Amino acid sequence: MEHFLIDHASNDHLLAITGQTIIHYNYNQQLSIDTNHCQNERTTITETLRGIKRKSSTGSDDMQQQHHSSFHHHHQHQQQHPHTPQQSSHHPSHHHQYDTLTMQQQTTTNVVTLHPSATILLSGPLAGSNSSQQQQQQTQSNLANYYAAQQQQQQQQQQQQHYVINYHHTNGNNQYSTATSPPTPTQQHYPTSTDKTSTAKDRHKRVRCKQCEPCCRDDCSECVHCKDMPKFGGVGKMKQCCLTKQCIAPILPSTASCQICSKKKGSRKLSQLKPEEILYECERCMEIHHLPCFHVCYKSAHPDTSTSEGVFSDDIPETWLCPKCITANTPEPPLYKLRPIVRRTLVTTNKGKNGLIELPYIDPSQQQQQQQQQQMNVNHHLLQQQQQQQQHHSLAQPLPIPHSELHHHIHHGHLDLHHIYTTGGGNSNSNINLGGLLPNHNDLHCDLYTDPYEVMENETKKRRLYATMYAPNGTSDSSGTTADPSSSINGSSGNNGLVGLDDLSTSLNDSDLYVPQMFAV
DNA sequence: GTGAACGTTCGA
DNA sequence: TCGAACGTTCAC
Ligand SMILES: [Zn+2]
Ligand SMILES: [Zn+2]
Ligand SMILES: [Zn+2]
Ligand SMILES: [Zn+2]
Repeated sequence: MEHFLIDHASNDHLLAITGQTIIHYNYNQQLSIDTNHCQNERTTITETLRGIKRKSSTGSDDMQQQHHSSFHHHHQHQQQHPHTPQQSSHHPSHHHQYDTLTMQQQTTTNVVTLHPSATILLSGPLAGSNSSQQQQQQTQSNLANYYAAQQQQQQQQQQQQHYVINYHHTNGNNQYSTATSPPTPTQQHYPTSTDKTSTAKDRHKRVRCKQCEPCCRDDCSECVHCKDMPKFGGVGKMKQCCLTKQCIAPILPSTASCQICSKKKGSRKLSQLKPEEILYECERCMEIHHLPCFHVCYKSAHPDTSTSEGVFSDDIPETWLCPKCITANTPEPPLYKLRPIVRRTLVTTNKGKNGLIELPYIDPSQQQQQQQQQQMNVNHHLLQQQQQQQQHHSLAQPLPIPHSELHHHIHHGHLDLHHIYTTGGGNSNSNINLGGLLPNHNDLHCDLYTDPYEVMENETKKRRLYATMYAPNGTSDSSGTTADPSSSINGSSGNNGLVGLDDLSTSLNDSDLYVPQMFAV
């Protein structure tokens, strides 16, 4: 805990001196003191979030109905209180950790409340590489489109309970249209011969993080996907990654861009981004936004609402459940309809499904032999093919971290190094069912890799800090309600909002810092 | 350009 | 419902 505090303090400083984009949000964590919020709406939201919170793994057959997405525990309504005992756990350590959370960390939640404010600058890193007026106009234009779409959407929403927005790229302009039939919210828009408006442009929404433990493994050479690979003598028809090295924290590709300001994510690592620069993809509507950008649009579409609430995912980086989908009560799609890589993560992290099986743990000493064997396999095929190019382009050099620490982080995420859970009969994989098909010597031991959890935790700290930072004087919402977003697009009114460094450090407490998330998103 | 692999389709 | 197949996208 102290450790976090120290870390946090240093992050505070970094954040405080960025000073580029001033976004006076209140990322208010105390829902109960939100006086402006309509009571009915609050109930709805609370109900929704109640379903979103980390589910109990003790549930049996109704798992289908439960939410696989592990969004972080929501701050419960007041009448419901701390004795939500055994939230979820196959691991005693995690169990303990979660209880701690429940008992002490009432404010530890991924629910983020966005409060409008008079000063929202898009002129920082969010407005594009060079913040010319032209670009600002472009941004405003986008906002207008977005706004119109939102209006349309709202009307549509009144007519039918569920709605979904298909998002198209057309010559760089944003087009929204309401779907006539409401399929699953996460259904991708896949280009067909009859649909020329949507290229396959935005299909590759997730790529491997290259930092998590599976990402740092070598190909096992024995799973069906490996066997299909040309380098192992296969023909390369399947074109899937090795089953043992499937990423558990897939990230947005560097080409992902905000649907509002169109700025790309770029190649910087997540840990290098300022909170307001992080893109978030809604797991329901699949839209990708910066939080500030989203906020502006949301405010435009809902002028009467003073706040909006989103929920960050614990498990998948750069993922949240956006306020739109929360208030619209967008139904959660069944697990099998999720993108394979997302589904895989949720399942692997023990969030997704019932009927989990435990993959065997193999002694590290055996693994060495197996790795050698594996290497020999590779060499063998290489010789066979008379190809002498070196081909193990090593994954980015991982950093060593102490094993104890590693365990610590892993346990945050319900994952034990030696036990990876996956479904027994499930649809857990894009191309194949893991059950029984993995080679039984999974290389689950990895000494050298950059711990993604640490990175993610840092991100969380930043975000939470960011949130706290823009809570003027600790009071929640009054500042924002009369704000006009459009007027706030330019100019840095030296407004209240910003908390000084000293205030900041004192305004934080343990509960602000300790975010037992596997991935901060 | 090249290798990797994601998301979707479609046949069994 | 599952998973082989493959066009396309992504990182380098
Ligand atoms: Zn493999
Ligand atoms: Zn990974
Ligand atoms: Zn943006
Ligand atoms: Zn959404």
